[in-house]
Amino acid sequence: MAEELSKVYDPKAVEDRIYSNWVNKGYFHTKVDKNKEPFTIVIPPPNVTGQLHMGHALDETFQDIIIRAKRMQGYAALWLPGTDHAGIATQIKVEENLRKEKGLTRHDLGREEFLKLVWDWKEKFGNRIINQIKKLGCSCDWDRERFTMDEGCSKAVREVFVNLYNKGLIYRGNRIINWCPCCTTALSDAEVEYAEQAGNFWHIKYPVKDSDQFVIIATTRPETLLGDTAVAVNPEDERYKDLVGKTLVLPLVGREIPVIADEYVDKEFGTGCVKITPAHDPNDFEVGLRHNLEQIKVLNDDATINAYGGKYQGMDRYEARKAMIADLDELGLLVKIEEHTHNVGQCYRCGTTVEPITSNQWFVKMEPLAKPAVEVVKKGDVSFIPERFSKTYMNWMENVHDWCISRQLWWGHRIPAFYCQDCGEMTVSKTDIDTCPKCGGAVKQEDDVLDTWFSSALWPFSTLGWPEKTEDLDYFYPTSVLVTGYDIIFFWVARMIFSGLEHIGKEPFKHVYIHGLVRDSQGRKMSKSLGNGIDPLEIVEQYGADALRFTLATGNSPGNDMRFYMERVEASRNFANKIWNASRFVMMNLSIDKNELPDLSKLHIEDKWILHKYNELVREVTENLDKYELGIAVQKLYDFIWDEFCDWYIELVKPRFSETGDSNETAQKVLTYVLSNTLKLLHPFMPFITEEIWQALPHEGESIMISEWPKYNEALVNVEAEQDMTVIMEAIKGVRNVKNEMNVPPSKKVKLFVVTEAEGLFTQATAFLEKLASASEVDIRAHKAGIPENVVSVVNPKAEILLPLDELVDKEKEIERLTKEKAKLEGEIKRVEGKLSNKGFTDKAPAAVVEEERQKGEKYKAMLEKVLESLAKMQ
RNA sequence: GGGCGCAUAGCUCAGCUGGGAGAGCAUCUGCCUUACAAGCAGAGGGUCAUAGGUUCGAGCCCUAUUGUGCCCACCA
Repeated sequence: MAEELSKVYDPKAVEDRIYSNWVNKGYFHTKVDKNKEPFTIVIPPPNVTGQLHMGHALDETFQDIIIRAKRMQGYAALWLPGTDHAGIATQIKVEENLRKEKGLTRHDLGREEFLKLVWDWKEKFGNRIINQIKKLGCSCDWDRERFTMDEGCSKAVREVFVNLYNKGLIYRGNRIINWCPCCTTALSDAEVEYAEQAGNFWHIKYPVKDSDQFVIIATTRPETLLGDTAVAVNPEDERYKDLVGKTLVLPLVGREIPVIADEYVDKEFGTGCVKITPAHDPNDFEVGLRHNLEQIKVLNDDATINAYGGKYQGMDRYEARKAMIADLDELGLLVKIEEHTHNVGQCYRCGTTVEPITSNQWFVKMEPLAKPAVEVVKKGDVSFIPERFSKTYMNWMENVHDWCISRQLWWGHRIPAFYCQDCGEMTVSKTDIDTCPKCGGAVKQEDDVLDTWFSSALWPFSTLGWPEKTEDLDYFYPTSVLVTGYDIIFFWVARMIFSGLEHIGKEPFKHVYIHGLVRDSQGRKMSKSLGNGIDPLEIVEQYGADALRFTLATGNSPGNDMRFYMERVEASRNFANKIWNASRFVMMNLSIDKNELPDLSKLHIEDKWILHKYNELVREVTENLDKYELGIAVQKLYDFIWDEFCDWYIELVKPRFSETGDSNETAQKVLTYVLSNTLKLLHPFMPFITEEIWQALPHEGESIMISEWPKYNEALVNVEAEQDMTVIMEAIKGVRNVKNEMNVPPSKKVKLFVVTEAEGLFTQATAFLEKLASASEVDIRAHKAGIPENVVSVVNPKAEILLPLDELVDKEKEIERLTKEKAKLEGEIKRVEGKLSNKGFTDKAPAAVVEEERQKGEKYKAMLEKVLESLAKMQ
């Protein structure tokens, strides 16, 4: 392979080929295997007709990293994929399309026809996002792909609904809910987003009946006046004591309403008088219940004024507001208009301002479900990464209201409640029924469908076969880790937790890995409206999936947002290329055909060193992955491969390829071993390039992705070699530094004199010094006799290295350099001595830390001595 | 109103259980040294937001402050 390899890595030439090979070989498929420990991830199902964005790419990348590592570590690693029907989102899309193409609404088609259309749409676009995920290299078990509205998931939904209903945990009732006039459906509290908006505070006079008195109320939504059924004051409010019990005449309407006293009213706020509209405000609703007030709904589903509105009937809510204000003003009832910014709830799907409205809806009673869900996190059976999100979760769970689960949509799981057309009996049933069990009359199924998140909440077990008692469920549940963004903790994570506990009796996952958002280079959220989104697929196309994945994994810490910009992608691409070329070089020099550790007794110092470093890397990366510290793990791999393996080790062993025998062969073996195993460690992050190279290297087995994860090996530990190599590397860097600062061309070879006690070490290092510090000859001795006068001195903890540079040395510059070095060393010595003379430190710090400082002190002192000598000679 | 982040090199960010401040990009210098110019060798650049505290020792722990961002609640 070696010779034909191009100088740059071309992802396009390998990714699709490798991916289909993985799929064809069935590597992604995971079965119950009693000899292995299971490790399970269920994918956060993307919207079935959605398109992959950078947020998905991040989420999928993290999951794939985790699952690939676990698979290599010998787990039965299952990553279960699928898609979500995404009720509102999908319905909106299909409706829009219907309007655009045929000018029709869903009502023109009727429920059945429309649903057919949505299913067609799903068939057409359902695979798009799946294929996009595949482009990222994700190792999902595609044989197990699920959809929230497939037969099994639907069955689970029905089972859960009926069970909860029978336990009294689902009920139907007339409550205040959030209504989106644009999507014409109820929403749960979680689906409402609040945004600050500039508005007004209108002060309006309500006349007292049969009197010239009046009260002034202040409101931000004057149009709801039409539905007022009382005005409330605080019972402690002296100003209005006499008013309580009196009757007011509602302006514009003429209806009579009472003045009531209720604790809810804040004396200090506004005028202290509050109009009460039980049908259109959650607080008023409560007040209404306490005082037995009538609920008057004044809005239609599309937020136009209904028949209660008299002359305002048919007007849009804001139109009516305007008209009513004008009329009130004309009547002299408008006292003043104050500017007032307040939070307005908006639909999370379409952005329309939602209306609180009383409505007959279905709810899940949350309190009994929330309790165990709180406990399980408190106990630590479910833990959040990072920890702080458990607080977010807890806070929500402890204060959660009942969950409105009915939606006035067509796309979704239809609520399995059947109403008898004759006797009115309602039957909730796991299977469809035609006749009323009570009277035998014809029944009609509930029109409403369930909140999309109702089925998502069951995802960790509905996808494993529940409600059937399957082997899969038994083996793979609870899942191991859930990977998702902090933006859907409430929507999804929380609801999965209480659902899993309620229906399976076990938490749905052990860990929740929370990541942040991917933002643009300026830190803004990527959004369609801003047009600042970066398409992950374009990045894959241009730079390769590995580069994208690497970019997303690097510098990312759990729970924190990250910025995405092209320079980072380029850096990742460069890294891939670096690996490519290093591997190319290794292969060019390879004559062995087996990957095995060489005879350890034949190792050179650099071999020992790189194996030691590699061994450390194995330990650390494995630990970091276990703790889900993906960003740290990938950074270590980057540093090791680029700095230690490429820039040092490869350079160090180059001379050995012109040798014959053991030295050459050992170098080949070490190169192959370290490279091959490092590729394994890197594989979860960059699956394609690692596979491509691994296949070309001597290897055993079919694929890197099912190869064995490297293990820490005591036999490779070699602290002495590591320390010695550090000395040698410092010597090389020192010489390079001097040559650079003295403007000696790197190609110009110099003669080096090494004065050292550690002769053996530098005898070994000679070749390195000659090659890497471009020396012509290295003269090692224990004394300075016979060394030319005009030299530059490089100090090293184990030696002093002298470069005779007669014609090149700038004396002034050299004095400057040495003086700088002297100051630096003196500073260090002062710091160390300060520490060592501190009794508190020597007594209380761990002995190892104290000893370390002591050694440093000695090293710096020795170095300073040499610097002073050189300085003296220069002057 | 309550809660949670963030503030570290010019920019974007790491820094895992407290033990001599790091990376990428950018800048400057010199190199096409046949694995890689998507590269190599060097250099400069940081009172780790501020003020206290704990500790032998603080970027990391505690308290307060400032700036900034997010989430929840919703006083009409």
